[in-house]
Amino acid sequence: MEKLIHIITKEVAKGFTACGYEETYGTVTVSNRPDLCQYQCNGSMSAAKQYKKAPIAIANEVVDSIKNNPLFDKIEAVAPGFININVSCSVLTAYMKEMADDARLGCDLTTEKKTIVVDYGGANVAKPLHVGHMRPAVIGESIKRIYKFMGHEVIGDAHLGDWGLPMGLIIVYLKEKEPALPYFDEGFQGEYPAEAPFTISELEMIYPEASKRSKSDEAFLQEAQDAVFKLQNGHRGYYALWQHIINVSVADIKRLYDDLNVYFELWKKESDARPYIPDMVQYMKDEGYAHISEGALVVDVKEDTDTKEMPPCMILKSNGATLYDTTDLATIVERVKLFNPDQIIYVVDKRQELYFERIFRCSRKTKLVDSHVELDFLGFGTMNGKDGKPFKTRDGGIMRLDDLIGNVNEEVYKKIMSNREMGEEEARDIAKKVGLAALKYGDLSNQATKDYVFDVDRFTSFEGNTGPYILYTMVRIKSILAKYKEANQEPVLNAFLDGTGEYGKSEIELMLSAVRFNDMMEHAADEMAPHKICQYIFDLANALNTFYHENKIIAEENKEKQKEWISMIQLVLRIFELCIEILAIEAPEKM
RNA sequence: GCGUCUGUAGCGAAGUGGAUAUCGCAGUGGCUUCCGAAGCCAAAGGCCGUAGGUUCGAAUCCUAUCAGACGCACCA
Repeated sequence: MEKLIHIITKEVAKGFTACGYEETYGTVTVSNRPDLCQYQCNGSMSAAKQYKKAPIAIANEVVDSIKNNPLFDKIEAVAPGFININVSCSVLTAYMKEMADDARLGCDLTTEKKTIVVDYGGANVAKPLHVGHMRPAVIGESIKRIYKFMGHEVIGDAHLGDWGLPMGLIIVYLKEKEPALPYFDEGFQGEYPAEAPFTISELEMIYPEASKRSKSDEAFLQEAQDAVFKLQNGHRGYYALWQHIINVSVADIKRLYDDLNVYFELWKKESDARPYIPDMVQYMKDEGYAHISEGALVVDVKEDTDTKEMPPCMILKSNGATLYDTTDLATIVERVKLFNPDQIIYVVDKRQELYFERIFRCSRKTKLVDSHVELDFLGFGTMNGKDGKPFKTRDGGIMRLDDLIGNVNEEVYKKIMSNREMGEEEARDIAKKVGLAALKYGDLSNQATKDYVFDVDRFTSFEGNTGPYILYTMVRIKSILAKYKEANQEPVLNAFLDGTGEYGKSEIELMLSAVRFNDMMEHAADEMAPHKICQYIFDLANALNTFYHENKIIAEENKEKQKEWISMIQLVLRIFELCIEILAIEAPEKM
């Protein structure tokens, strides 16, 4: 469905061409002075120079040539050269009717369907998810859903960290505690137990202890590194144990992501890319991309235009071992082989930007990816505590994600119980949805790249620009629709009028807000900016609430008008539902 | 040292070269016989870090500068 702003632009551009000016000057934007008009065109002022005419003269000419178009309720030239535009209500109601008839609410599918891999996991096996994992999960899930909605084939990959020293530390630690386990019996030939020798909570205890130990105990560290080497080279017992670590851990990680409404299509792990490494390294050597520098195998990624230092991409350490760069490059090889993506988006802490720049350059230079493949780094800011330093709990530890979610839900539960009469079970269920909305909206409404102060009080606030405010607005609409249906015993209709009647200010504002939906979605997708969706639904909620106060829908006596209002708020509700679905937030029936 | 990001009201944030810079929180003053007050309305609060430049026009583009955060090959 063509965007309303384009329809208006097209008509204004006709005016410009009719008067002998370039079409491009006809671009119309949403007004930044809503007190003066709904839409504006600033083209006359840009055109003034080229045509050596006063901007206001151009604006007047253009307005004169198109002012009889029924699209406009008002179109006028204003000093120094603005063209101010109000559209007719009949255009708005017709547009809303068309939106309401479309399952996608007027938002076209992309014409260039791409396959996109979104990498937004970053969880590590054997370590609990903590607050730092929230941002990539929440932002990534929403980016994924935006692209899916636009019609792309999108694959979200959890990309778990399941390799490296932590695994060695755990194995060695277990060996010391429970040496009798068959995994450590070098002569063991039988089947290893199907059951893991530890629970998730035990596993979570083991890693921090083992990690601490390795910092003071040289021999322990050495043994762990040795274990990694053995694991890498197919030690049967260690491999079986490692599988247990992954299985126990992944089950728990999945449960937590579920709580966040975050779902991955793909649960790939770093280790899955390892089989691709030998061939990749050989290829880079054979093709002459890689060379030895200071004992390590590297690929230069410097470019002449660089003004900053650009260290090479390291493929193999001087001791011949692989490192993060190697697995990330191999992961690209793997993704190309499995999915042949047109775009890979990394939702990662922004501190890794330079690192990924090097990885991207390296994979282009060595032709691991086709030149048409887009590699995007979507860096997000650090989550800080109130002191401005990376977030810590009161005792200096890192807050677990499930504790955080639990705290938020508890706060929300208390508020529900103090404001409403409700059974405990129902209140708990609602608190879960509202709490998640508070948490996610609080995160998503900020621009992703910025650092971010984590403040539970602000997140659980129900007032102003918050998730609960959005949900509250939706619940209000649902409540009216239910009342209407009850009183009229008929389904709620798509019954927009022809727009020739009287329309109040708040009513027009609501319509203007609603018809912006498809334009907004496209911008959010182009800019990978979920916060634009948040901003939009906040505006929409404000418009709805103002409208709500000025018009008594249920008490309205003009039945035709009432039907139109019901149609209107129903459409608005559908817009909300679509938007929060994309943000991966759920709305309760009441709250 | 080189580089990246961020400086917008007491606090948190939007802002695609256009008019009087936009929201929210906190604070101030109103609004419940009426569809959910988790709401609505109003007033107050600003040298958009600073200084130059480009432009008819700059929070936005360029240069310099200050402040904060972060990054710069064998960690992930």
